[in-house]
Amino acid sequence: MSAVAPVFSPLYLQIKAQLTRSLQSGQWKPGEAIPSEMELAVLFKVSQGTVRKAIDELATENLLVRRQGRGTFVATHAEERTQYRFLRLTADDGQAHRLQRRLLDCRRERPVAEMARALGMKASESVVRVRRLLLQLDEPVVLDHIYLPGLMFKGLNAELLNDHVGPMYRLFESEFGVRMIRAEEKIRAVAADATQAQLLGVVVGTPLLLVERLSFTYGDRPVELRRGYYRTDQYHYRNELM
Amino acid sequence: MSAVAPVFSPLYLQIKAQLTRSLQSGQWKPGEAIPSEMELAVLFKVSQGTVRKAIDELATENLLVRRQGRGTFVATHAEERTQYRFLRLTADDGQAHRLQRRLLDCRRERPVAEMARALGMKASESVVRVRRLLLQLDEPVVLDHIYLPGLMFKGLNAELLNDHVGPMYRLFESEFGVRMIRAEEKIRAVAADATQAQLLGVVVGTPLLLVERLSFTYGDRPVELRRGYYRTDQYHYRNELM
DNA sequence: GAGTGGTCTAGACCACCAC
DNA sequence: TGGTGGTCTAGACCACTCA
Repeated sequence: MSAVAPVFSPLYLQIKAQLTRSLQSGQWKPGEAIPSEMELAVLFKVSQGTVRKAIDELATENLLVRRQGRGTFVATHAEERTQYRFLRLTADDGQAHRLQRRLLDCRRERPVAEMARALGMKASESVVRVRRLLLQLDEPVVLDHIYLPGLMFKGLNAELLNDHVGPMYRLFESEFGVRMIRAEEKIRAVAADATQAQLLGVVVGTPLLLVERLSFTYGDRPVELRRGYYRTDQYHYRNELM
Repeated sequence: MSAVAPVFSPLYLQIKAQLTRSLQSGQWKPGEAIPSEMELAVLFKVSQGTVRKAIDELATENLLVRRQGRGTFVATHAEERTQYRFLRLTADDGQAHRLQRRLLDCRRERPVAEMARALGMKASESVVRVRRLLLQLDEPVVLDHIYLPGLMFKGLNAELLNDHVGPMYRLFESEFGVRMIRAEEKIRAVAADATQAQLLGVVVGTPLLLVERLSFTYGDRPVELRRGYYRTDQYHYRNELM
């Protein structure tokens, strides 16, 4: 009789969506604790187990971090543990050296159509283009070209980037309120051109990994396009298939 | 007073371990249903919820597949859904064509020390080496070198490989009782040598992705080493970072 | 309709952490 | 010692599948 098919959505998914909205709105900031499971249960008028299931999923998606005995916290790129969470490059000998960062330049430019589309920008909006090197023991390993929507990253410049210590995603989080949640990468093998070869200290034509990364913030909104050229003579991109 | 620190292990993890042993021993075969949650709860003398949590984890690890209303089944590579689960290569235009397989050769040889170690073999045991191409629309895309422990894959030969339809991992499952659970990949950019160039239809020196995959079966036992040379002129390796 | 997995509850107790 | 997340239980009802 009923004309409308009822959309079945479990309670815990509705609560998960509500929690996601709170994160997205900035009600709870990266690093802060969210209310306890019991408090949320009372607030949403459900049992603790239902809240728990919602939080469980957000924790496996790396939006929240649970700490037994202390509480549940909004995930952040500021912690040692989660630094370089998105960088899959590893030394062949397994050693985990610290990476140095060297800024090359930072400027604003017109986006090409394809990039504007990928980032969900109007063609009239400018993009910030950052170029930088990652080095290990003073040897260049990665050349990054980073593209960001100009309006969202108003005020981003070379000075800010140089003064900041720690990963770039931490700067984005603290200065611009943009937190990277997940990313998609497309990987290809390419030959180094003259510029890339010079910056990475290899001969022209050397095979490089080209890693094109599109990063998303809350609500699956794309906010960064990054082209990384990786040397793989003493390093490799590691991946786990499950 | 007690001299021994008690090792705390939640019930559901003990049950998960027990279920894993049953899978490993072949008590339940790929594609078959395992007992229902209630039956297992009675068997292990715990509540249904505890069994559920153990099965939940095995399902997220792709060892089991839950189907509402039907039961819980042992995962298999035989299904359409899970074919090429480990192949991350995608056409740039997003089209999902069917891949053709072309066997090049299959022979037994002495493993080099490094390979014997990776596969956990004695140096005296031989390895089976399979070379094959993957093609899309008659154009070569991937050149695979596949190395398998000789004793585990006794009887594997070119005829068997040629007669078999479907993915290789399905053959391994049905003929040799070896099911691939997960894999680790190391990815590099290399220049095509003469042989690779000829087989893949590119000029010598063309940058190729070298994807070195180590696959594991139950109990984290390595059982396959695979070196794949991927063309990435019209394809890319896709990855999701979370 | 019988049987399966999926959701939800209410309450108990345990492990861990900070004060 | 009190509060947090982590485990476990027993039971209810819902959604889905298949005979």
